[in-house]
Amino acid sequence: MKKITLKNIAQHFDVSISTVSKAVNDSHEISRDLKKRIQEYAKEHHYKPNKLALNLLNRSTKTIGVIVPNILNYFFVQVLYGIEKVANENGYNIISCISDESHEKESKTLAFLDSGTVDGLIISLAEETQVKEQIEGLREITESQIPLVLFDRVSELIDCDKVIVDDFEAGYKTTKFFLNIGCKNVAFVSPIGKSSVGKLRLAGYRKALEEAGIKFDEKLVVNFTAKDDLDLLMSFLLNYKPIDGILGLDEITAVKILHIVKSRGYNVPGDVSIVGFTNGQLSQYVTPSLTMVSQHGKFIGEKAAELLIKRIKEPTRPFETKVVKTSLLVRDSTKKLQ
Amino acid sequence: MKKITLKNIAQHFDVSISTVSKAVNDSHEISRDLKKRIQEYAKEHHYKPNKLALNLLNRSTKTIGVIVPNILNYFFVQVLYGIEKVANENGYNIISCISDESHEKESKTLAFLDSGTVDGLIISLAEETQVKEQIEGLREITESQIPLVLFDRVSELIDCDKVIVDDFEAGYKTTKFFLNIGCKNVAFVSPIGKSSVGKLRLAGYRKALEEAGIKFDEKLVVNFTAKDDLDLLMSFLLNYKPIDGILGLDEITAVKILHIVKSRGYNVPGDVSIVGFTNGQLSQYVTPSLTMVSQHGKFIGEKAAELLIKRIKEPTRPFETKVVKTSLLVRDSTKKLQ
DNA sequence: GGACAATGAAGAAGATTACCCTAAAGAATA
DNA sequence: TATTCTTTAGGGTAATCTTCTTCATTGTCC
Repeated sequence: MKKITLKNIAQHFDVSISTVSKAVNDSHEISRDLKKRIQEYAKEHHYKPNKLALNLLNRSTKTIGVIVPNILNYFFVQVLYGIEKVANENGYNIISCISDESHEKESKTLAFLDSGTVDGLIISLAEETQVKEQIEGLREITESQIPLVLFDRVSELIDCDKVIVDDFEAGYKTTKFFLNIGCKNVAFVSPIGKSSVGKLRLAGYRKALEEAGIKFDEKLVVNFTAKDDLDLLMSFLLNYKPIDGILGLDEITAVKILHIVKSRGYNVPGDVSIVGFTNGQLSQYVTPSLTMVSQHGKFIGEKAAELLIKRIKEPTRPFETKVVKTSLLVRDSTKKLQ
Repeated sequence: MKKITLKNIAQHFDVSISTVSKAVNDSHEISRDLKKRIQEYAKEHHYKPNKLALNLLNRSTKTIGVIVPNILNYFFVQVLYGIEKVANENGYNIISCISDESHEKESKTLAFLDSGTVDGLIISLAEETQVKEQIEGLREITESQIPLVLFDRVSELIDCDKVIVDDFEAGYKTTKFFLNIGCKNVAFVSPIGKSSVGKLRLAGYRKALEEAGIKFDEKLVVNFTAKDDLDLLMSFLLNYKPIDGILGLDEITAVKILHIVKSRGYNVPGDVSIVGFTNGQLSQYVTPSLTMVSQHGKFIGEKAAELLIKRIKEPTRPFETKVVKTSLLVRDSTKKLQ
């Protein structure tokens, strides 16, 4: 059974297309008898108005585009989940795209989603984009007045609604926590050293150290990428000084650090306390369970979707930046407060 | 800057719309001079052909719809990743929807994606749908000739391309593995007792026991849902018989079992061996690391997308069912072979 | 002649394209 | 050389995709 259109039905009843259109939409303008016959025929043949035509007519698709850098990262999955929830409640669907941290792929996706495909966009920037500040694509989006919400990895150079994590404070609070439980040499291990998020957390870390009168030591900051051998870098770190606290900037990093530290014979949290970012399933089930900074991914997703939908409805409202506070979930990988 | 259309440009140059269309598409029919002027003007004003209009014209959207039951499950994220990869390589985008295991939500989504929004669909059924065999929605899809690929949780009642995991054999092989390492009382713990996947694995489990001359004991099969208290159920199980092997049907279940068993003082794998399904990050990093049945999620996603794209190109080819073999990753939660 | 019911025509959304028209240049013929 | 024919460059017309909506147009009845 092929797709059936108004035209087909019109031909079958030898009436005009507009009559059929009115009939299926139950307009009072059409006689009851004809209406009934048309509706029955339409139902029998599974008639459904063609969405593409309606989209064109209404200049709206009821879908929103989402671009995230990495879908295998639990944080982004949580955000996606939150977005989907709110979008769904409001009758929107989501087109989800993965930039794989590549600016090129991000740009291509942006070009695809531009020009009518979606009613709005929710994006967290690829690291490459953030580092090199290659934001022409985004600029075009905002200039075309396409509703846009940035979250987590945002850019100062773009004026739009944003949902960000309180990364500076998170770095600050967490470092103070380390100091409070008695740590003296706290290392900072980051797979996202170049992104705004990583930099802000580092700034918070420095501030906390300064306030405590501890000199910032660059050698305690370990930036690495997927290509680097974390094992080796950690080995240098542990040999450099008697490290007693390590902050890992995402979940998998924290878990890997835990493994490496344990395998070198250190006791966690006896010798070394460890804190990670992103509260996923991993951190709960490793031994010892990890103390984590929760960014409330699902909540961020919900807020981003809410902001976007508000803007779609009301395009001229002033831009808003929502800051979502992190919270520290203390578990067993950190020394207890005395 | 508002959106600009061919019409606007045509008015500006006082030529016809088709002339502009040809000019921006660099047709030889247009004089070099006029073409240049139009192209420059178009570029200046960020002209982009409206995708909605093109979609309507071409009756194709270059997007495929994906419906998965649960996005917080690592297996489905992996599949999604695989689908996205192949789709992207072929110029397709994906609309991803989450059914949350609810038939109602799945149906709504199906209705939305029907009627032109997508060029094809990749679906893993909600448990509810599978159990009650409520497949009218799917039937409409296939009757409308919309290309459809089912994966993992499929239905026998629907004729279409499928990618399935060799669940029966996986259940069988794994159970034999337990017996080989010397386990006598192997329990079977399933959060998806009602789905085809769960049933097939159970059938494989039974067959392996039968072949070994061991009587199947229903009490060793624990089906539970999100509402149940797994802790309690495990407690009954462990008190019932001296259990020395447990098979958990997904990753998080296996990890939870490990925790419960350890917390009750059993040694893993000394007293109890544990095997789980889905090779995600969790199972690698818990202690001891878990022996897992890998379903090759990303691979499944890639195959599903490939099948779908093939069918879009060639709608009349015969339906195909791809069976993806699982593999057992032996780690530290199972006794070593003598 | 006016009121009303039932239907149709036309235009709009935005783009592509097969086909048609015009003028001028070049070729062919007497 | 003059006339006719053919070609082609350059552009326009209109159909097409599908639906909805506004504004006629018909016919009937009082």
